[in-house]
Amino acid sequence: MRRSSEDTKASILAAARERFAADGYDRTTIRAVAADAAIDPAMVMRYFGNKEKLFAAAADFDLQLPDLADVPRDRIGATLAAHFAERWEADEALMVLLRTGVTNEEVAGRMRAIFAGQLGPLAATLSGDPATAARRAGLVATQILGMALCRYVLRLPPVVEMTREEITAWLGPTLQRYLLGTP
Amino acid sequence: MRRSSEDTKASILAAARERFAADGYDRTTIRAVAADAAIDPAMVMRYFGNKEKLFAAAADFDLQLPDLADVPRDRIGATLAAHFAERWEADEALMVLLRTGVTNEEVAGRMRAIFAGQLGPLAATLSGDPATAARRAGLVATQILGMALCRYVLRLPPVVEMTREEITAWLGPTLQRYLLGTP
DNA sequence: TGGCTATGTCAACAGCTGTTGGCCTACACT
DNA sequence: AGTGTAGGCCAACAGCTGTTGACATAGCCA
Repeated sequence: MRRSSEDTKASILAAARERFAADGYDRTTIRAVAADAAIDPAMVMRYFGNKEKLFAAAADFDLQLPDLADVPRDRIGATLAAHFAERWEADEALMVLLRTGVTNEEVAGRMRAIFAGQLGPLAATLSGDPATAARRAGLVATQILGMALCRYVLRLPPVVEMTREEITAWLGPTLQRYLLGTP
Repeated sequence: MRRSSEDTKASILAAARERFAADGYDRTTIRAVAADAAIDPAMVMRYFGNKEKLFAAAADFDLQLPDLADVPRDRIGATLAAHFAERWEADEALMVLLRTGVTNEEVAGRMRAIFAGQLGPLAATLSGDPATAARRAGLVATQILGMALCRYVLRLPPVVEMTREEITAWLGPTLQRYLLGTP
């Protein structure tokens, strides 16, 4: 019984996500992905065309921002912090983006689009001031991505040891001020 | 008139720093560094042994934290924020570390050592509480590195457009709270 | 049963990489 | 002038990479 085309494609994609997340774009080889998926490298090419397209398929990503309409205004920072503390660990997509966006300009562009497109509108809605909304979103991004970088990529011990509750407690007020407060 | 050994070594090192900062470890080739330094690749090997040692020589780094003894206690966050806003642009060493530490475990280890060794003691001195000092230093690192990541590597437009004064104004209170405040 | 197609394998390619050893040459010293 | 040496170049190596095209086989349809 042979695997169906879709099954193979899915297992290649799963292997690719793991490799890209763990090793970044350059160190990830088609041969390694194929070996992980127990398949010939040529299959990867047949199904995804080339390495770039494989990466594009593996790096599909959504911040999955929660609906903040019902959240009390003074709890928004904490809610967001808690959301991201979970979101980072939900799947490997963010790790893929972070590891590759640092050395790959195209991926960096994708991250710009994600944060501008998803965080920007949120900041605009919340602050009510379109002029500063983009900057507020950018500041949130610096703290969110900085935490992800230190905790999951660089693995700074004191940051790794924090619980999700502690992260929420410390970053909540920061995000709150960036979104709704003043310097 | 031939160049002296030291001159050549220095120009190789300068070229290496630029390449590592711009392209990261993997994409930086000995051949490219050699071409930038207008020298044969074999010279790079002769002077630095191998690629890893060349990198080690290029990535020598110091946070150059300012002396905070004379700074009013409530101005410490702002002083630090201002220091880093300048420090990031002073040379390429941080960019080298950031671009490579993300995919190279050894470099990640070096960054852990830098932040634990330089930021840790500072937090311990300031907060006076050794138990939470490491965590406070870690939190500072998340915000500092997150800003560097978004501004210089990912180049998120709203973050790039901020002036150093604006960065100081927004990040100052964050660092102040991480170092001396409570969640 | 015969054949067609989807699924998969194999071997090879051209290019780039880090690295090496042999060779050259300008200069300083005797 | 002769010679040793430091500084530099060249050509080649072995290994890995993305990618390709020819070939094999299992299962479905006529």
